[in-house]
Amino acid sequence: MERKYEVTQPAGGVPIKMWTRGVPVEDEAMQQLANAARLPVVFRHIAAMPDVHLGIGATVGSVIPTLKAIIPAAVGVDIGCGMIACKTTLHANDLPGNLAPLRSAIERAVPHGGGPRSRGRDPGAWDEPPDRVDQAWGGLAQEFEALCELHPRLRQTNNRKHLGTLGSGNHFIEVCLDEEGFVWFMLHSGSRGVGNAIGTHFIALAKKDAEQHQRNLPDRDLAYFEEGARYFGDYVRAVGWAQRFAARNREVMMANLIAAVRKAVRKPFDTHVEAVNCHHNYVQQERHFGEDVFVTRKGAVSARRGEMGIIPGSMGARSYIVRGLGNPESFDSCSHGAGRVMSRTQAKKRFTVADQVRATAGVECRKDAAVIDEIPMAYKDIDAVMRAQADLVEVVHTLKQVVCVKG
DNA sequence: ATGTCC
Repeated sequence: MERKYEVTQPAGGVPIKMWTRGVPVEDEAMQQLANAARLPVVFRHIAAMPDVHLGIGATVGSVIPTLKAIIPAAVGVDIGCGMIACKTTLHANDLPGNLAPLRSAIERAVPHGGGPRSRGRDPGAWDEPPDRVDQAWGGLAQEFEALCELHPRLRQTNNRKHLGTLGSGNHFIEVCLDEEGFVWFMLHSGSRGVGNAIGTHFIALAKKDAEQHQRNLPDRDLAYFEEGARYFGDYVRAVGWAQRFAARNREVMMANLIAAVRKAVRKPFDTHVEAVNCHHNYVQQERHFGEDVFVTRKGAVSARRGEMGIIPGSMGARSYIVRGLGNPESFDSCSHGAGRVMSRTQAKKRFTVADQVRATAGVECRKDAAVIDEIPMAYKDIDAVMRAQADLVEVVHTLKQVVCVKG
């Protein structure tokens, strides 16, 4: 296949390989990529996915490999954020004509949302976690206690009561139909408050460490721990734990969601084993070009040859179940979505509730003023995004949502 | 995205 990426090389930095043919890239995002490319710990090159856009410290939609070092702010605070999807034996015509009760059943089964507590109750957490949650927490508790002994402030987080809960912002649950009319469940969530606390804590420590070493950084948010530094090992452990919490969180929600749909839909059904559970905001050790490196995917998905992944479109747009092509130049990665073309504030200014009603026709979901920032027109064209990464992934299934629950 | 001693 022809080469699909373009290369730019900032002065004093490694090359940036960009899979962005035919999609817009902001100047600020280019500047941010150049900052990361100038770090002395970056390995070989940086890969920018077609959904690349401005983030904090590092651009969302980028893959940053580092040698004997790790950048906590590049991973960010939503550690382990990602997607899970599961195909079922249900068909479109097995679903009820009115999907509103199905949406309510899902909303009752999975705590979601947040913001101001109503009557002292947090709708985004369990009052008392059900057995399935406590079993899952059992597999995480011991390592978490060990982390708390090293970093006692982590003990103050809401952890056990947040396992199996969705969160807010762009976290969502969907019931979708694939190209053959089969029903899928899909959801987007991360490591909730505890992952946020881990991220925040170590980002602050990395900044302090950079000040003590008087490192000359292109951006303070690109502070890194070098292997052997005081908190390097603690961060590797903590970020790994938060990623496991996030993956477990998605599994628990999927199980509770399936149980809720079984009660709401009369026809019995099975779920396929081919469930996909992938992070798109994480760091892990991998081998590339003959070296052991830390690969940070900030808004990017692992796409090794044959590996399954999920690329969700926005509310009202299609989503894709993909299979990786294992392109080494992308460090075996692909995009994590469509990517925004305007900020949430801009979207709320530009579009109306009527626009949102039109854009989400046929989807059982909220359509009020509070969700206008998720309108499909605030995102890049997902078809252009998929074309730009045709050498990174192939499409296996195309999903269109019929129910969407927003966090 | 999160949880509120900003």
